[in-house]
Amino acid sequence: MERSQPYSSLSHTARPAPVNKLPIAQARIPETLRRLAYFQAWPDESLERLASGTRILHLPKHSAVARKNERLEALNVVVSGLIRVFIPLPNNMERVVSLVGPGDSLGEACLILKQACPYHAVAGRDSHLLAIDARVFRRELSLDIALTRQTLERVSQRFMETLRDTEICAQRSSVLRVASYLLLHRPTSEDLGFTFRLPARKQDVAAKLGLTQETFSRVLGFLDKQGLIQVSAGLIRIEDADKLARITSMKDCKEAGQ
Amino acid sequence: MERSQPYSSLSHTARPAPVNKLPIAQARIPETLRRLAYFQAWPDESLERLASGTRILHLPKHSAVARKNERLEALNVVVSGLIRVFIPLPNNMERVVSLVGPGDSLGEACLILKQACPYHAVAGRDSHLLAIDARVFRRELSLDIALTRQTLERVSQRFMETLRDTEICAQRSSVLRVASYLLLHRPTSEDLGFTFRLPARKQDVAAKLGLTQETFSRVLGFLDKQGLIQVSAGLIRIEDADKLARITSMKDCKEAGQ
DNA sequence: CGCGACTTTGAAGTAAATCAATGGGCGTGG
DNA sequence: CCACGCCCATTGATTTACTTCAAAGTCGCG
Repeated sequence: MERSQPYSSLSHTARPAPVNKLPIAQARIPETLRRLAYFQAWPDESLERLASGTRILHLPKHSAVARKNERLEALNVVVSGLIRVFIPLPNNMERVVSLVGPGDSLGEACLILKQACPYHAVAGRDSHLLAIDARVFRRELSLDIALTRQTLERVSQRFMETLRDTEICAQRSSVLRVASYLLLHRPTSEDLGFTFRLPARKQDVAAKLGLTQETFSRVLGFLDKQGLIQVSAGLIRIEDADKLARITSMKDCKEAGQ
Repeated sequence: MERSQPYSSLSHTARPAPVNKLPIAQARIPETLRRLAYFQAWPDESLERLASGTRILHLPKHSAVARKNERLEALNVVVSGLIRVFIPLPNNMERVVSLVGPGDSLGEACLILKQACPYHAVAGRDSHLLAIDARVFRRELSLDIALTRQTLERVSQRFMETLRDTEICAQRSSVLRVASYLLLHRPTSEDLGFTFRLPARKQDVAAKLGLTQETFSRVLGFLDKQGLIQVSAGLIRIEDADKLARITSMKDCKEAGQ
């Protein structure tokens, strides 16, 4: 069911791809690296060495990127698609830790500490990844302080995001959790209204908030009925962020409207 | 109620200290720095420059170290005592994020990203801290790749710990949460039995597990009655870690024993 | 059109939060 | 040395919000 085997590194291999997909050839790795924001700070010589230790992974939906308790052997940078990073729970449920999209990366902390992976990671849809060999990555880091520095910033960023998630999940009411989550995506504190797209299936967003899909659906419905948000498929419109924020401080908001 | 003012940086200020405390004089900062494991990797010249930007904080219990949404102006390294790092919740409850003890530190990620602090931090008991000025810290980082590297490792470590906490709090049963927490402290997978001391008040440990003190108390009592652990004050003895681990995979363990 | 994946809705059960009161340990002071 | 007060932990009774189980409904796609 799960195919984690990447394509052969020989780019001329006549591997039939779905017609509407453009497979990125191995030869185009240097170019792809250079294009990604992730590598903007990296000097050209570094990128060349990096490219030689990099493979393109073309992962169909549901294929595994990393398995819990196993060593990660590469840094993964998402070119396209979506990777769901999660911790498995009893009742075969999941706690989603992060949803990694294009331009984002996966695994720095693991690689640096040479520790086993604390999470599973699977493709949430067909995805392209760059897999940079761990040793090559570590070697480049040791050569250039700017890269170490950038990685430090990146891991710090992930850490801060995780703290924000912790804060959200610590809210004891589901309405509070969802409201906090929505408000987290407010562009600036000046914007009263804004629209944003759920980064994944509602099921996975729910799992990120520590809720079941059912509860998430109900809360979304509730907020909608209250006129605080409008939900259409994966698109959510917040008209008045301050008003939504207000329920954050309310004790009980169950039947306030009716 | 909360005094966050540190002592004057002039060590000769005749500030009366509790008789049973040895105030660490400002003059002894270089020595103290050298002694801490945290600074083992730092070259001597770095430590000297660091020392000049470092203050000793002698914090009475309950005094604030950092406030949520405010800028951190120093890296804090705990010499003695205990700092409780937490996120405030409605119902004036807290979600404890970490309990920082001697040798541990606080704030690297914030300082590096120059972002506002995402948590409160207060002394859980009378504590000594070294407060290293943010600018001095950043400057030393920029000068030496080894320090950047070490900080990267440190932040990565904190990140991994936070993921482990996330995993624990994601467990939907309180018994599972507590059991997971206890088993996290197993020295090696060979050790069947081991003893360990709760790092803080039960109240705070509970808050770290996302539980109320009442629930935590009940679960501890339950596990004790099952003969899986023995609790005496802050000391917990686990006789058979495997047996305790077994309930992790059990569906329902409510009244299994009686 | 019909199938599969995902979501919504409903009804019932349950575990943990909450409220409230008691109990124990420890330091301080009589 | 005992008495008092404070802080922390425990225990019990009640409530409530979330999960769970089950089924129907929507959407996109071959």
